[in-house]
Amino acid sequence: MPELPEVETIVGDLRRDILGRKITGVRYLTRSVWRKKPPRAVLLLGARVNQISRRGKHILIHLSNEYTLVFHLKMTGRLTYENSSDPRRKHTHLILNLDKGQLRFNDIRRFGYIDLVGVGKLENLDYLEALGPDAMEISKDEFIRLLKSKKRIIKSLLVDQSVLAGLGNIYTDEALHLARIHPRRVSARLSVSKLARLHDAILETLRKALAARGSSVDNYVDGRGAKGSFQEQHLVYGREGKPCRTCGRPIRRLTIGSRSTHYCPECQR
DNA sequence: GACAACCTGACC
DNA sequence: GGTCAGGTTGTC
Repeated sequence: MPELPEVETIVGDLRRDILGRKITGVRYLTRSVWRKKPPRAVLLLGARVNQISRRGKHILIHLSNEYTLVFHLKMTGRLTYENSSDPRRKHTHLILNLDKGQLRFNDIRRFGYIDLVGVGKLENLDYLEALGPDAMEISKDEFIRLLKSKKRIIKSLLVDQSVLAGLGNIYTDEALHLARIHPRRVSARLSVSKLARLHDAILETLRKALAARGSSVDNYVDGRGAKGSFQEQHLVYGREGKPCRTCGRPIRRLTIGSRSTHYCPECQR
């Protein structure tokens, strides 16, 4: 399930592989993955990839004709650069032929979506406008002010993209363990020093995950189809019953806001 | 502020 | 055959 480090890894890979490439053909294999109607092919054909960026968990591919392709991978989406001769996987929904190779969007569960956004429309796109500050870019002061202003269970708050963009279930659990904060604590009631520690923990977790090219716990792969390795370093996520790497007591799992939450009852208070 | 819905595959 | 996985939207 791609969160900020996975999306950032894919963006980096695509920058290496498709920057400057020209779209020479489009194949719409599943029309319903488009957020709106699939665009007329003429809006894509002949355009070159000018720039690739990330907003929260969204991947933006900026084209030379000033249109932008927006992808959200949700849980099982993959966006990969492949050779035209590579066998097509099941659940491939879009293939863009490039002057060299192909960009393919694949998504088993079809929760993800693709959007094509016209000139100047990017800035007032509802689902991008709704995003809070980026988890990687927010300053410590701004972070503390933000969390102090909300009276919510910290776990639920951190996965809320309208509050802070980029964290999902994995990195929220990981960062809370690193900061030694119990996932049920209420944001506004945390001390300034604890919130400062949480800000540090989020940055450190994301930085390490990025260095390991993301967590492949489910079916996440990078822009070239390779798995990440951060799952091997997880402190709590997916480690229920296993010993805490700090104190040795078993990691526990509970449900907060209908999502499974992993934590150490000894280390996190 | 909780929870069903969207989907498929893995697992029991 | 039933449950679970969880990002986001939509509904209450």
